[in-house]
Amino acid sequence: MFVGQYSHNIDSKGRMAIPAKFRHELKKAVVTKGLDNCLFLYTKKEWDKIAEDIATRTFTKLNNRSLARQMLAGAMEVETDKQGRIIIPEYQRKFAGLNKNVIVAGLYNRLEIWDEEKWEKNIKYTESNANDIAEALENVSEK
Amino acid sequence: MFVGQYSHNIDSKGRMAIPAKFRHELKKAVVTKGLDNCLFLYTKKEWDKIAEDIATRTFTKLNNRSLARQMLAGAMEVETDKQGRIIIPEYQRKFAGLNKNVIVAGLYNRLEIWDEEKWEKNIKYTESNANDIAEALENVSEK
DNA sequence: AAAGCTTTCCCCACTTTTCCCCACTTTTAA
DNA sequence: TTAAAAGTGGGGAAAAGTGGGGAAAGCTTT
Repeated sequence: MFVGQYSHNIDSKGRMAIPAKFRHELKKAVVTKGLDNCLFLYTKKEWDKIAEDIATRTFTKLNNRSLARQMLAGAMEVETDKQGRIIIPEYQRKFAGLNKNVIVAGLYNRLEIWDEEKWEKNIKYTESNANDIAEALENVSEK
Repeated sequence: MFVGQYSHNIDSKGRMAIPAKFRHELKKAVVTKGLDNCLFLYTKKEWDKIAEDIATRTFTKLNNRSLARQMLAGAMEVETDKQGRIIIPEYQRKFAGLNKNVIVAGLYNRLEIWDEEKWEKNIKYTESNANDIAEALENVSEK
């Protein structure tokens, strides 16, 4: 399971190193458009569950089609090269506003890939509002 | 299974390259008029299931008849040439408003072929309400 | 039935992108 | 302080994508 945060670079060819700690689990992975303008990266196995669920909904409903276009067409299967890097396709970099400096964050069953600036802002916001946010949460520990 | 999106061109002869990743599954395929003004492309095998499903709906409902006319009568079997391209017939290009720049999107059991501009608009609209995604992800993890 | 025209298909050639490999720098660990 | 591992960058070969010429096939017209 993934925790922690790492500061990495995307090079001119769209390549980004996976933190060495996570590589053995991520030889095959899937990157998708996530929430809050970042990318989600799942293990192939984890993602198959999500994809299966979305793909088996009927295409006769517009909501289902939109969801599928976002999550399935928005995804990309990736493999690490010999140096432990993946290639993030142009359309995903654009979506997440990724430049050179990115943050790779572990969120247990997924990694998140953020533009560094966006990450800073988001973190600052969260830190300054932590109490309010916590207050609004449901009881985490009581489950 | 098909995932991801690709930006390709249709040339003056109506030819369009199938993304290399998908070719081995698509030597024989079926293209048909889809929903939201794009084309659907299925493997022959998958198409048989879809066609069966559409054909066996009662024809006493207008909606069913309409769908059948669009998707069954609108279909065309295609094969890839040596360069991995298919020919998209004129009536389908017209239906989907395809010009030179098209998006080929993988949606698990089908590809969608979009005019690039239409795709951009559609995606932007969908991205603006991410609620569906959040909800979908939530439901998956609870299973 | 032949000639003329269009359409389809096969092949080749060029350009762009991707992928593989090596090498250098920085960080971590012994 | 040295060695190993992690991260980064780039060159070159291979693959993918694109465009067009010309033969073959199919129609139409005379």
